[in-house]
Amino acid sequence: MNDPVEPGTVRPGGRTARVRAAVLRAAGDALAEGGIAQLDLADVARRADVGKTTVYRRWGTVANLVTDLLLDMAEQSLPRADTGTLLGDLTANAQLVQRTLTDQRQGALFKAIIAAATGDTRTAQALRRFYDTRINEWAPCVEQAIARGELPADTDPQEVIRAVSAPLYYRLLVTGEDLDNATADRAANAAVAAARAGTYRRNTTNASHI
Amino acid sequence: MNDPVEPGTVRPGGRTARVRAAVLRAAGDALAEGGIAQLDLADVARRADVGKTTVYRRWGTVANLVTDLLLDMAEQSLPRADTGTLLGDLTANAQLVQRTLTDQRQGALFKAIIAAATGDTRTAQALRRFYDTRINEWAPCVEQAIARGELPADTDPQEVIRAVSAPLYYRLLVTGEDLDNATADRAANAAVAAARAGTYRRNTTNASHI
DNA sequence: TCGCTAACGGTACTGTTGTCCCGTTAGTTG
DNA sequence: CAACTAACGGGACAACAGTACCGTTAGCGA
Repeated sequence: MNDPVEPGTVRPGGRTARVRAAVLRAAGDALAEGGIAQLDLADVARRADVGKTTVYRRWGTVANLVTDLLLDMAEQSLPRADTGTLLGDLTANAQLVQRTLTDQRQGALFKAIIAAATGDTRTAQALRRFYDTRINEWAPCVEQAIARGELPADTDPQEVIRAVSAPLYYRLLVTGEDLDNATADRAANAAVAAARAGTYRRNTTNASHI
Repeated sequence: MNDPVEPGTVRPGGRTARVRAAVLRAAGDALAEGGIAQLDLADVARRADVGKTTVYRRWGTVANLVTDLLLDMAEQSLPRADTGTLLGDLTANAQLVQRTLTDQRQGALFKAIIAAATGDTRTAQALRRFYDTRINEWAPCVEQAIARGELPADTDPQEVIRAVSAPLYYRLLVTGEDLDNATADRAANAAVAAARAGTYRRNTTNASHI
């Protein structure tokens, strides 16, 4: 009748917290090295120097583990830029994303996590929440640009920020081309050009024009 | 010394071909239903009504099977549009991609394949080749637009086509938002606006301007 | 600082994935 | 159409991921 409480929720401090940290760290390492395909919980337990049973009891499946890892990653947030122009801010954003995805460990980790989200609904939700947070942190750049008169008033800020990331993730996941600085700059430039043309306005059907 | 020839290469006709077709079809079904995580070769063999041993001998790993599936998918090609304007052509392209990714089976299949490519180099190469083909089929739309004077002469056609797909795949894989017609139209509009602004020019460092 | 019990960890067990071996079926060549 | 052998298929086997059980450690409240 009374459902057994999730392990780790009643005494979340001390050892429990240490175990979680060690396991999440090990899971990140394993994911970065071999991707989801090669991830198994027994291996994570070995890497984390933790009992196999513990990992199976607290997380149970690869999907749950990755979901928890995402929750953990969502905690750390990176501050947005404020350069005074939309192009400056979006370029800063694009370069931040580019550096992250280019980084040996981080890039592989993101790839693996996105792949994992592909096959599990709850992981996909966690991934969405993660990016919602990130995108909302940067949305003020666009709002300021609107206030400055750089963009139409009914521009959707989040959509502009997403437009910056899209080509970078597309390269990372689909075409596999090099992710260099030029790519990042192009992504920012494209987003600005499209936003100025009114592509991301909320209420109108998009009118194309010269 | 003489390396044993890959099975299926000496007598590719008749039964061998039938087995390959059945296995690839079953693999596609399984991928569309459960994603890579749930794909195992024994199950594919069962679905295809083929000996388990055969699948393990000819493909051996999930990655190899997905790679072969991609090669098979690359065979079928879809003709590009020719509406007379860049925006018309790119909108047609965006809607084609949108319909494909929205389709129950196809969408899940693409997700799964991209996830698989995440963890295996050879699969990633096959995926890249697949999209190179697709993109090159549509590049003439941009070349015509250049010839018409709609775009700067040194615009990179492939980059424009990729710019159309990027936001659609980004939604599919990362943010998980709805992929509707409006999204497709917006993707095409954004690509046109950015291309007109000179974002995809080859030789210049991008100059941003009003 | 003491006691209660949440949470951990070792070990024995089970089920399933993937391998090996060898007999059978059916392309392919002359 | 007959011989040769590539490729398939079944069943027995091995390795390891995941489960169950139970004793041990240590967080937390009084």
